[in-house]
Amino acid sequence: MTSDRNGTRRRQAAGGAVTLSDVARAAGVSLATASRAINGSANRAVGNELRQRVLATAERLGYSPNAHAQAMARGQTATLGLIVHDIADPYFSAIAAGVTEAADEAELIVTLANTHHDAERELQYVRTLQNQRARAIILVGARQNDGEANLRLRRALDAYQARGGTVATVSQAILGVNVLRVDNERAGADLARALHGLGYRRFALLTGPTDNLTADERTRGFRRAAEELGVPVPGERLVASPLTRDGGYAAMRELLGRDTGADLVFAVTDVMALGALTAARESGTVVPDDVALAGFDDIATLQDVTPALTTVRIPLRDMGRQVTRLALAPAEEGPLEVHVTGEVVVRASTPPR
Amino acid sequence: MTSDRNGTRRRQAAGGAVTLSDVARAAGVSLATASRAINGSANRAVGNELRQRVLATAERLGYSPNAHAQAMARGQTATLGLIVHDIADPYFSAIAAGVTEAADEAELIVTLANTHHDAERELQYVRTLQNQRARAIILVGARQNDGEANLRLRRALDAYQARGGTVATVSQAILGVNVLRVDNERAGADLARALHGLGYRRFALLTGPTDNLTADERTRGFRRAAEELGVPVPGERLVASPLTRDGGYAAMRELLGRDTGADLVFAVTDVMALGALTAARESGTVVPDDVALAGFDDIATLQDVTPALTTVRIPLRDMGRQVTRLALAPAEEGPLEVHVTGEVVVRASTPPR
DNA sequence: TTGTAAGCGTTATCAA
DNA sequence: TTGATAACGCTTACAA
Repeated sequence: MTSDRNGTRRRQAAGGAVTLSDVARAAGVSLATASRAINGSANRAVGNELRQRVLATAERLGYSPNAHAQAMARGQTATLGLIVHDIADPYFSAIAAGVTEAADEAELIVTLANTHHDAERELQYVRTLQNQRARAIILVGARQNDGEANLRLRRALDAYQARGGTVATVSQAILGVNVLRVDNERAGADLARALHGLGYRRFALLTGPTDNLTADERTRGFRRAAEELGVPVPGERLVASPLTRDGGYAAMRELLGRDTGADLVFAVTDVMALGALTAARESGTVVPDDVALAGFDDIATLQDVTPALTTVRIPLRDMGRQVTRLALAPAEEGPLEVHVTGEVVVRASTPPR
Repeated sequence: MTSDRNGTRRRQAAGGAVTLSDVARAAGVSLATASRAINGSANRAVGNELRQRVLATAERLGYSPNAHAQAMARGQTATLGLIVHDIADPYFSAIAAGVTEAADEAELIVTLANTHHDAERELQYVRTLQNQRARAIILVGARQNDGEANLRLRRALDAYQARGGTVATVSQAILGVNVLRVDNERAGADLARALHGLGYRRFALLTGPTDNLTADERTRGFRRAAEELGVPVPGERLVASPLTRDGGYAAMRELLGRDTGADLVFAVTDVMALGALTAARESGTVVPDDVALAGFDDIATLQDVTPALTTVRIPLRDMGRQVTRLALAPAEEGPLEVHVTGEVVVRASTPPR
């Protein structure tokens, strides 16, 4: 009788959900006791008999705790926001798999958002996650070199963090945010040296978009090393394109059309390398006989491609787990930075020459 | 002064979020007015001057509406639950991409869960989504032929729907739930006929797990047609395995070891077919010269594999969009059922013979 | 161990 | 057009 004074019209919640009050009343206990029995939170109390009765009643009535009400009352949620560019891309889906695994272990629910490289959407998602009071946000994917957009994102993330949320990214360091940093530049250089060691001299690069920082780092590392080795990459052997399979395909066609005499093509992502491989095949260019090919990431699909592709392996799934750990780490004074180093894996697409 | 009577100790919400009350107070208007100004819901009111003032104040204070409070007050959420077996699998990630696209358009946020084929987890996720009061739940992935587990899931979904949620699945019909149904059996039969037409006679099947209904349908359709064509598939040419790349790999090795003289191998999913392809290659068996190979799904990665794989195409991404539409469809008296028909795509892995 | 009641931040109803 | 104020369903001091 207490909670529903003078039979006021209660907005008949669509579907008429059973509330904790209903359970308490039916079990003949107070709301507080019911809450404790069902939750048994920090300070466990509730005598065994009552607890059993409450639990049985809840079960019988089909009680389902309202997570929103709990979130309000507790002042915190069990939600983790995951923002990627495109979940259909094997690079992102592998990382996402790691994130969901780790989130599962931490009993967190994952909210997934795809930006499709749209900075505006990304910002929008951050705001939405902020509104959800998500406990942490994980941003996967290269920052674009767009000062204005980055600044706005940065501000949104700052606001989010000021409210007690934590943020972690897989990408370049955004000031003030935990980051899992792939050492793209160094790995790119390592790759160039390894290939040089195999006898390659006339490198070509499918660089991805010019304003993409990850692509840029890989490109830069590779070119720098090439230069140091005395085999600089001339401009005509650089082709930009979207960071997708089709982008790689188109870029490779372009490159082959230029007839630059390259003996090796480095595509800055495996997904692009796959497109490039097909482009080569379709144009009658044999990999690796006519031209060698290397990628970056070591995505799962590489396993079943011929020739097997040389690449730089980064542990995608595990990175998902690591970045989740980073996102859930207790707030330090400064942002955390964890490094991941890529490992060159030489396969059949780049035989000694 | 109203909301905070006699300076009671307010649980200093971690991070001290700005509430609508704060905005209202700072703007010198009532809570109700502030709410209306910021939301402009159904009955828009609020004079222009006040609205501007409120909006400006909200902006200035960095107000972020609490989605949980809104959910409580409104009695509904903007969440869509998506349950898949494994987001890293290109089949699921392609569908997930379609779902997130459609969800975006409907202004819904997507909560992602991976079951890894564990019925218990699946059930758990349904309950969690129920607790979140998710507006709809999408289940992607074959049901296993486990009566007990299915019954429990069914009950959980019934309870969810009784509370006003809607459910849609990509799989076999679970009684009482909207379903996007792939005509696996027919497509399997179509494939068998097409291959027979190309001259193949000694079929072998990598069937996937025996208790997986989707795999079973594809297998059954294929075998039935083969039988009708007078070329039944003997038991020794059937190999079961998990529905994964590694499962396909292992199954193919097993099959090759048996030396059954098969002229064509049908793997019930492309992912398995990819593993099988590599297994063949490693054992020195040339596809398609020594044995032909076909899969099912037409996942994106197939584009860049050699030889190009014959398969049954189903529009994965679009299926994601369709099942979302189904999940958001207004409740009918009976559950909806939409059919998707697969299309046989013959490629280089099964040349005429 | 159990109960009472004050929040949590909105929306929506009813008056003004 | 605006303002009070009662829900929404739960957790958690504080009392008993």
